[in-house]
Amino acid sequence: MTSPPHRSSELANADGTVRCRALFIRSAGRVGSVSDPEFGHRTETLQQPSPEAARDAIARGIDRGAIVTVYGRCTVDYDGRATSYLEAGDRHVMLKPDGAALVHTAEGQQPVNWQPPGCDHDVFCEDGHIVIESLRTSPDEQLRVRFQNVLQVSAFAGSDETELALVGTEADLRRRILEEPDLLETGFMPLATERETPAGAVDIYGEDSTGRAVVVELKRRRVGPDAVSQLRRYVDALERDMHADATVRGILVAPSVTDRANRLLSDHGLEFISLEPPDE
Amino acid sequence: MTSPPHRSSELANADGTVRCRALFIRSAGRVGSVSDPEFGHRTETLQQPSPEAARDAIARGIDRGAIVTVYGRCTVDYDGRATSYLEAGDRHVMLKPDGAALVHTAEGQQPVNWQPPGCDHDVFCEDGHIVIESLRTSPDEQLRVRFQNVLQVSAFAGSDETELALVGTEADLRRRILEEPDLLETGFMPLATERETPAGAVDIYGEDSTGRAVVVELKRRRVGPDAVSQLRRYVDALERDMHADATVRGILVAPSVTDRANRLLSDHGLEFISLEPPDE
DNA sequence: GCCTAGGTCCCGTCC
DNA sequence: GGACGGGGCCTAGGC
Repeated sequence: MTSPPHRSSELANADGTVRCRALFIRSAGRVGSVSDPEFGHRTETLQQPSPEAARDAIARGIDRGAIVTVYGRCTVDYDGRATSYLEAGDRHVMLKPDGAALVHTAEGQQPVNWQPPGCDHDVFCEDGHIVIESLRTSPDEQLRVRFQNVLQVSAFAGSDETELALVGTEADLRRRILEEPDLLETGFMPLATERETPAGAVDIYGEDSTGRAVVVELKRRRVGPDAVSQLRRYVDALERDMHADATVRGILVAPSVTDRANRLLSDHGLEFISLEPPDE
Repeated sequence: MTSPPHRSSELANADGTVRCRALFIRSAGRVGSVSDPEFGHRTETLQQPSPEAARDAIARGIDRGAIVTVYGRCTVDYDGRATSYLEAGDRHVMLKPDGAALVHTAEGQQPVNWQPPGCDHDVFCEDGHIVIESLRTSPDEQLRVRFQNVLQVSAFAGSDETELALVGTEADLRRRILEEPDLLETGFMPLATERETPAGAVDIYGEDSTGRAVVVELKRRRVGPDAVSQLRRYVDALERDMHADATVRGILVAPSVTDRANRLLSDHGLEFISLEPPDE
């Protein structure tokens, strides 16, 4: 990857930490830095920085593996799987050390623009304005944020070793049925999970009390037509794999179904059992 | 909604702006505030604030309709459609004025925890620690972030009047076909978009050069088995609605299909045409 | 409010 | 790398 010489990420790569800090102190904007006896500088923040000071702070934060945030008035260009443009407005940009980029407006849970993890972040000055570029390949995608004003730049270093403990997923529902198969129906015997068929992997494969093959499709929440079609594909594939006279039961397990899904179930001779994932 | 008297959102509601600013100046942490001749205070930032100062700054930011961000070491509890817990780690929390909440770690495009727009944010001190709660009803969901350390609090006020201009969506692909139906096949005549069937709305409904009914399902990207099943549901529903001898053609339009999807298409007598949304 | 389907979906998993 | 399906999916559009 080649960059013009004015791009600060190269400068920052060449700079040692000491000189970076010197640059930081010399910055024109009001600055703040929070140190910690154990971890050193954890956060660095500039307010109303000059473009050059902002560029250096952003590049330094990226190089240090920090979460970098930039708030200010900017335009956003995206080109990749689709193409988008966003006129100037005040937005919050976050660059993560794993290569993800997020552009948030004041509205919505979702970012208005983004880049998934794996991108290379680059920051430089162009015509006196800060430009942040996040690039990736396969697919080729480019996100470019051009700031008219940078009101604040922050870099947050920290540690986070833990993982989310989540309960109430489809896997929990499966566990519940495997531990107590009679919840599904008396005499049901699970034989395999994720059993492969030509149509894909079946959530639970088993037999009912009469020995008939049963395909179980699990959903953690109320389902619509798509889940019924999914179950149908598995049942069709398994019946095609067995002798001509064999029939396979298909059971959808979910808290509830929509009307249309219920009709589809009847049309295709599939069954429904109401079950939810456990609370804890 | 009732809150214990120590919750600062009530205090902040009762406080006038002047007294808020006084609190802000008196805060123990290093502070920064960027003003603008036109908009007044646009950003306010505290570093290493005391719990009380952080609480007041967060509550003030929420009340002002700002984007509020908090960085520090925290645990996260979620309870609603599922249940989750996250042990202590350094994370970036964003509260939006529309009621959305986001908890971001250093990894991933997705927040580790969140709350959709429409929530009520609340902040208070408990045992000397900052707690942020975002609540909503229907469904009942609660997000609780408890900070061990708050390294920085920021509030960003701004304006953003513009909307994203996005090209390359399914709607663009539809437009392309409606403008030049021969792209699909010579003589194809679109008659309706979003035509309702008992199975749902069909992307494009039309007739081929021989007068046969055609259902077109559009996808902006490479598709798998689900899109084929979707098309199949529409074709089935339309055939059921027509006289017994009528047959309906189903055409999937997408850049490409997977092998399994291709097999499904053949099995069900459906067709595929390779087309992409326009670049611009 | 529910239903239905799109999304630059993201994300993990398994091939 | 592609494929397939889950997700606390979110979000928009209808009804």
